[in-house]
Amino acid sequence: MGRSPCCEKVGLKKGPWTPEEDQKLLAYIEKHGHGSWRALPIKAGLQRCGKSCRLRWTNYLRPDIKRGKFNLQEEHTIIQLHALLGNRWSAIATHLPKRTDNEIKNYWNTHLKKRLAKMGIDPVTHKPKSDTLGSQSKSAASLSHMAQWESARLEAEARLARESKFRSVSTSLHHHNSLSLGSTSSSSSSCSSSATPLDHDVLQAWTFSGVGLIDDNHSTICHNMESEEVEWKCLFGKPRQMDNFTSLVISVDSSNVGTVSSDAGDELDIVGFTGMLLDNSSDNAEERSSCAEEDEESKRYWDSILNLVNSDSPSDTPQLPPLF
DNA sequence: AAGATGACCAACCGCACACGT
DNA sequence: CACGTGTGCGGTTGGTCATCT
Repeated sequence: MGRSPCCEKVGLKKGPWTPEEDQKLLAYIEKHGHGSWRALPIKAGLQRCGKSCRLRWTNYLRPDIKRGKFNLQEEHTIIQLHALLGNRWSAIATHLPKRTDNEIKNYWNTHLKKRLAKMGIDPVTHKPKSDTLGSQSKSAASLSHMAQWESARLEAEARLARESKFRSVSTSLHHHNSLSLGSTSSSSSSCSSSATPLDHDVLQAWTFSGVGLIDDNHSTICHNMESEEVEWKCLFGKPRQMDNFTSLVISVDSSNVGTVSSDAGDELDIVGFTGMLLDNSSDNAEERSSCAEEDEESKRYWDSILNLVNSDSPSDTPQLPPLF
């Protein structure tokens, strides 16, 4: 529509905000509310565009912003939600109520992404990078799941959009209706109740095809590489304390499949990754038995995610509000 | 000591969408 | 329905500071 830039007017200031400007903006919003952002700068006596004011307010001046280092729980939440939602920073931010999308985005780009990369996990797909090699048979099997995945994704998109609209109307429900993946009352949806929890199939569909941080078998691992927090944890299902680990090796060769080993010689069960790394379309009876066990484990895993995402205990700790 | 490099993060930019007319 | 406006969002930039050489 050929819309003109909001800051095209000469004379409008750009760049870092001064304490005086902050004070003006703060004082005006406290007194009048922000109202129309475009009109605000003139009323508040600021030589800024409305957009700049809005950004300054939402990312910095808002009183309900928690600043400073992200704790481990917050990091885990970000990683989990990024695995589910991708770069939907605003959606992720709704589950970290005191953090801004910009802050989360910055933290992801400067810390978490690098950490995952160091671990050999693609920060985009949340899969081991080696999975791109030798996974052709797996990818063939994957195709049959793509429709399921896409269906779940589209459903979630639609619901996100609806809830976004809803949030704009009802701020009181802000933290309980923002993220949506599963059920919906949409006519196009197969699910009819907004109160219906997400089921395993949908979650698996979501994590399938590279969207999930974790695969079918529970083993999501996060390593805080920073020296002051040498702590390893599995994000779901199998919490472990792994002090003094300094690096992580994901074993991908057939003789050592299913383990993650540290240079300290410890090993972790990581059948989850191997499920992705190997073609598991075996007709071997033993392996089928193994698959049954994995299915059970998988179910427990998804239950853990469902517990997480359906948790409704709002607090400073970033518990995920109900999603569905 | 000084320049190079990297990390961090606030802020900007442009696009997309919702909504009112 | 078309158009204009306001706002939200995600990607990117650029300034500042710390560390390295």
